[in-house]
Amino acid sequence: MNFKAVNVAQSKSATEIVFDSLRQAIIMGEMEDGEPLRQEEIAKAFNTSRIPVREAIARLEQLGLVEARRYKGAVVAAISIEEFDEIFDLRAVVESDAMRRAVPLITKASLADARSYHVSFATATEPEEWTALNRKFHCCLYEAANSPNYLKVINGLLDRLDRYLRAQLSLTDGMERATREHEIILAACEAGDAEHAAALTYDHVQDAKASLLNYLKQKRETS
Amino acid sequence: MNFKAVNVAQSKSATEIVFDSLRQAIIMGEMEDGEPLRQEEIAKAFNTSRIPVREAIARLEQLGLVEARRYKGAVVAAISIEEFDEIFDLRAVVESDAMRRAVPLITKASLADARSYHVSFATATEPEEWTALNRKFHCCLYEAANSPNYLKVINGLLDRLDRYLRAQLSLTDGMERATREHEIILAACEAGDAEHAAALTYDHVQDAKASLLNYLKQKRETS
DNA sequence: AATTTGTATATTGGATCCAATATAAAGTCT
DNA sequence: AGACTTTATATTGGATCCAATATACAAATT
Repeated sequence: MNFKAVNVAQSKSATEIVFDSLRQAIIMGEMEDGEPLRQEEIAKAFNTSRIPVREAIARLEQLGLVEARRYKGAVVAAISIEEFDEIFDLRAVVESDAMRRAVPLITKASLADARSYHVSFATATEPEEWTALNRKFHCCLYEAANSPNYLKVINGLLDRLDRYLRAQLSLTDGMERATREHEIILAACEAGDAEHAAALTYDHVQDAKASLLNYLKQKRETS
Repeated sequence: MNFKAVNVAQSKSATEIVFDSLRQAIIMGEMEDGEPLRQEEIAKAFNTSRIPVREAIARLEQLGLVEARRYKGAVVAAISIEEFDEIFDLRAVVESDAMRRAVPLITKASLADARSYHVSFATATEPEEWTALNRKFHCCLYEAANSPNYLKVINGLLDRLDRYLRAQLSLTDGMERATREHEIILAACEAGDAEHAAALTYDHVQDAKASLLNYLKQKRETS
């Protein structure tokens, strides 16, 4: 025998495929806030029936990425200004503690990975790449903490914020400031200073919040 | 016209009913860890088809209450010792910050409600009531923070821990210690001392963790 | 014309059916 | 007997169909 084995059991179900695609589309901002998710339309696009689509939408609703009302269908969930404030605060608390847990356990290899993502992020020119690289940078550090539940919460919050974060990074000094802050966070990690890294992470998230809220308020006034 | 209007739109779908019931059953420990959720069986019990059951299970999976594998079905998700440790830490961080946010906004009415739950908790004799009253006590305080996302995360974590917390409270000094700690948390809230209330909440969760982990490890050794 | 009423269409919720896979039970061979 | 096939059964995944509801639009009434 001479072939590359593939584990068929891990081939994805229709539900999974639809779920992943829809999640990605929402995260990437390819769907507008409030845009409806028509089951029939989606089913056709994926060449399946509505059943897997419905299951995927049910999952997305649990994650807070869509809102569904009976017999009215699901729409992409928008986030209010007040909620932005709250979600960023939540991120700041959870991510800083994740960092606190991670630093003592972090390996040279992870630090190298983080630095690589950091460089990629700093030099990336396409907004589509920014948030993905940003997330990779942060999460690759958090992962050292071996705390899947922390990560799940963090990723859930990032999923909901992702498309707005992309807008925030697009601001005049968005990428520049983020890169600068990443640099000092990474330095604290390399120095093994968990408390400092945690504090910097907290500030980093709060900085992003202030920047985004400022932008949104300005935008709301002008329009 | 002289009748009491009922909003028909908020009548629950089969999916919702099944979801709520299954969630409750898992939380209350009426289903064993690892026990399979047979779609046909559940559908019959609720006198519906398997479709709503499947959607309900998909939702439960997103919440981490069940684990599903393709063609093998879903089972009640167990939690490892390491995960207990992590989830309690996460609770401690999020709940203490929720308390920090809540104290400055808390009303006399909420404090009265909390004290009422506190008394009910302290005098409750049925283990089935303990965790529900405990949750009501804490969350009624957190609710003052007007932070639905904090609450959703907290409730999600409590959902997964609930049945184990019931075991922990059943320990010789479980209820007694919890009641004592609730008393001083409430006192800090009444005094308007947010930082103290937050610190006490953090310790309260860590206490529960230590107590439960100690119990589980002992149990594991003896069996 | 504005409001209401009735009708047609679109969309979602749920039931039933078939296909794909897993599990258990016989059967077969050494 | 024990290991390996083969077969039967149970269970899940997905497709198709029907029912319930919402939405859009035409007709009617004032």
